[in-house]
Amino acid sequence: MIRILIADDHAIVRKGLKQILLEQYPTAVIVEVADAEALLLATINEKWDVVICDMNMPGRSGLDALNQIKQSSPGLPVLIMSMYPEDQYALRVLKAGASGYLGKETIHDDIVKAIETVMIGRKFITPAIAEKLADAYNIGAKGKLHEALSDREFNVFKLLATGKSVSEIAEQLFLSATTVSTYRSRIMDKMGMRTNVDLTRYALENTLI
Amino acid sequence: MIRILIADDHAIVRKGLKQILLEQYPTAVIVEVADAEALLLATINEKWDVVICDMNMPGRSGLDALNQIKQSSPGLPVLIMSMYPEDQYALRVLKAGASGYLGKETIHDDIVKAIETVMIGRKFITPAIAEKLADAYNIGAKGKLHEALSDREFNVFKLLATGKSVSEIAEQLFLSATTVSTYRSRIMDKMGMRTNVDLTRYALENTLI
DNA sequence: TTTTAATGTAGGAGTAATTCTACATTATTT
DNA sequence: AAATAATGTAGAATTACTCCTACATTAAAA
Repeated sequence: MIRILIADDHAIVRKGLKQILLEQYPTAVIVEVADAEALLLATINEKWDVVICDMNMPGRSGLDALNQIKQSSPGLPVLIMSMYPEDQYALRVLKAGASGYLGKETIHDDIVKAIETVMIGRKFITPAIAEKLADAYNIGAKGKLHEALSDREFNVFKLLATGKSVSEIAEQLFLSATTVSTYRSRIMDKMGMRTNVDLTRYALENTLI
Repeated sequence: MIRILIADDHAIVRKGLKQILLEQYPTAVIVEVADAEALLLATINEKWDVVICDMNMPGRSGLDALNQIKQSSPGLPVLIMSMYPEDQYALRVLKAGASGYLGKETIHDDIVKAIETVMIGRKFITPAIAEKLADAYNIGAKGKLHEALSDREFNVFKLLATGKSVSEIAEQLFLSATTVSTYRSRIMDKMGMRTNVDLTRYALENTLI
């Protein structure tokens, strides 16, 4: 009998998900929790086959919860779902030890397959994420994302993250604008990001600025 | 027999909501649509007691849809729900003619009461929103910075703040890039800001995104 | 110690974004 | 009701930015 734990702060999402799961696994034991605290407690005190956890919960985020679960129950498969299709999250999430990442568009279609996959100890990777992964592979495996940056790049990264434009930075560092633009490309490449806003969020989250 | 129309792009949310509604109204006719176009068609071609519509649908937003519904079917009660607790939406939404606004936290608890209320032609206002309304009434213009923005501007503001480029936004909203750029200028002007990163930080601090 | 990869640096060509201007429509004020 | 301001929309011209390419110089790997 499959035991599934669902963590999401929206009752509505929990219900919908449970409904989908019960259609597939009529005999499954499906328990819902609404926040990260309850989730951690449940993973510590009870035994589960798989945890399905939303990224965006109030207080501790899904990522935090994931990290803690991986410490206390390293073998427990955790699927992270997110209302956002921002697959850049996917990499963070997988790096943090999740068994899969489900974007909002695909939850409905992928969830069953995802569960089958992670229950046999494998990771559930969509093609889109696989590509991301491949790209990030040559840089990815070590510490924090920004640690792959060179000094110059990190410098430019911080200036970009605080809202300086390419040409302002060029002026400030006595460089050509195209040079700065090149650094920017390399930064984006290394960090797997696309826009300056991504940099800002990252920098804010990691208190780099 | 109650006829309820649900519009939301996430199948999971539609399922959850339908489930909740069927528990309360076992005989109700509940139809789901997944996007704004289908929603408009359904409101034009069929008769409903109440429409429950998500704000954040791809393409035309819930607000747009609401405006159009109010033109073609002025008397039809529309409840707007949003995954975000951004109650500043509530004011816009009510001004646009919605019968109620359901924040993510309260959907589950309020939906039934909300339906009862709007079906007798009254508006469903939660205490939190009532307070917002009161505030907006006497203080008016000198509230938060972003409240000076028009609907369109606010929309673009959020897209910019989440890292969308001008041309991406133009494409998404079916506008010329210069138009979006104009909105951007006006936003910067009204909010006294200079860069997109300023917008992002503001939006993050005020949990608008 | 070669060979390979990473870094710091730009130019040219092509895109994207901004600015300034303009002009209908609505809203607001007077 | 008339006058004024705000809003939604874009074009032309200018400016900023990106992408691709390139090339010394260093650092790392074989």
